[in-house]
Amino acid sequence: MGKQYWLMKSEPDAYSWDDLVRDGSGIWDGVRNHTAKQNMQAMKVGDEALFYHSNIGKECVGIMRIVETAFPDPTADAGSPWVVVRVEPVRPLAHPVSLKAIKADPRLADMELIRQSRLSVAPVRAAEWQHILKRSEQPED
DNA sequence: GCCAACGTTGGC
DNA sequence: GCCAACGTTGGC
Repeated sequence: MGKQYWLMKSEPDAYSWDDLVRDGSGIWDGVRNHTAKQNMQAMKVGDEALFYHSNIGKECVGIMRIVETAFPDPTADAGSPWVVVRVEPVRPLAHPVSLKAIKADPRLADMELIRQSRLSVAPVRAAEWQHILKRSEQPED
């Protein structure tokens, strides 16, 4: 299987894109949902993910690369099933792509982000990925 | 095994 | 601040 694409949410007041850029790399910890966990376990080195700011901003702001596959979440109790992956920033989007714009775009409205709004780690189809990147080339409205 | 109650996420 | 969606817990 070739490269796969993902979307990962973080509340920017807890951990933002700028925090990840500052750190150079980070582990995606704190995920406590089984579907999200399974998605992280399916990630391969080289897969790419959108960094989405939930709650504040509600927009995709950057592209990350998976640099280490799933391993136990050090913030979880020993023996728990929770995992993390390690990510690195690739580049910021020239212009953020907002949830509003995604919902309004028929080519994006079927994204997992929309279909299952509470899922914090979700797959993104290749066509959706390409379309979001294209949209990020120019500002909204 | 069902389901009501409760907690959390996240958009509005 | 509210609420919809969804997950978890615990009584039965």
